[in-house]
Amino acid sequence: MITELNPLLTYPRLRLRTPTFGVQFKVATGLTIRAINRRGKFLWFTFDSDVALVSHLGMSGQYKIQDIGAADEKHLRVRYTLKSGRGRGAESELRFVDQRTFGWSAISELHDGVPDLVRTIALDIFDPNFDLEATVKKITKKNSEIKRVILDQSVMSGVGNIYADESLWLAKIHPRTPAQSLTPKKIKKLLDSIQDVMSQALVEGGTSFDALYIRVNGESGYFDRALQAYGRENEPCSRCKTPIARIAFAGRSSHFCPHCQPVRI
DNA sequence: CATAGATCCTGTATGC
DNA sequence: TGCATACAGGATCTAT
Repeated sequence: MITELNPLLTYPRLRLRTPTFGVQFKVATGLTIRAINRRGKFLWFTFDSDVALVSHLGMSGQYKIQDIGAADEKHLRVRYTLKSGRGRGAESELRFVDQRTFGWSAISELHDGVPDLVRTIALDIFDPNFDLEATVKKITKKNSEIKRVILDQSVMSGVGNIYADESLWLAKIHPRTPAQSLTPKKIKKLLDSIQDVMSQALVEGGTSFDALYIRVNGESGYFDRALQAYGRENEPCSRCKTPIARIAFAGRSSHFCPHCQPVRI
């Protein structure tokens, strides 16, 4: 049970997302957490209430359970006091820590079990209700390049820049290929690759491309050792030895093998 | 409506 | 050595 919430009001990004931040969070005070849900990179806590506590980790956000009175993390953003159902006092703290401050939290109304803030986010590929055929159809209708499309969280959620590059490499598709030029079969291959890449990344504990991106226990994820394209500019492709190329694209870096992933329009 | 670019931020790496 | 600049990332906002 959350018995007390002490949001740090000096965090402008949280205020940006929720102008009435302090007032909003009092809504959740004293509520019992019933479930923690996820869709793509969004997560939310549900209670016996018609609102949810929604959060996004951004790039560097973490939720940590700490003992009461443990030293504050340098980038502590929100502190929640937790109490078990039958306990008398506060037993621990739930803390939202975020260095890059792209993460956020907010109270959002639930409709049909989905918070308003998550309504525009498509299901992710691991969702039991993920509709493969519908997603393929959606992708073929996009008048944009394939990498932009798979990063579009309203088409399918959960894929970020690193796993987009890795999946495109695995499926042998150039990131700038027009989505409309891909056959349904090829798109299915790409979705399969996304599932493979992300499953493996989960096993390895994610990607720690520098010391800032670590797991809550302080350890690095090991998936960076399995990366085939991302961050490997000028290094040989493991399939054909052609140097991996990097292009600036959609405000991001895209890494790909010019030989295995030819441009075809 | 659909799409593309700018934008928020901070720690790290690079260049002069 | 110190300083300035570039860069990384996700999703929203704004412009077209």
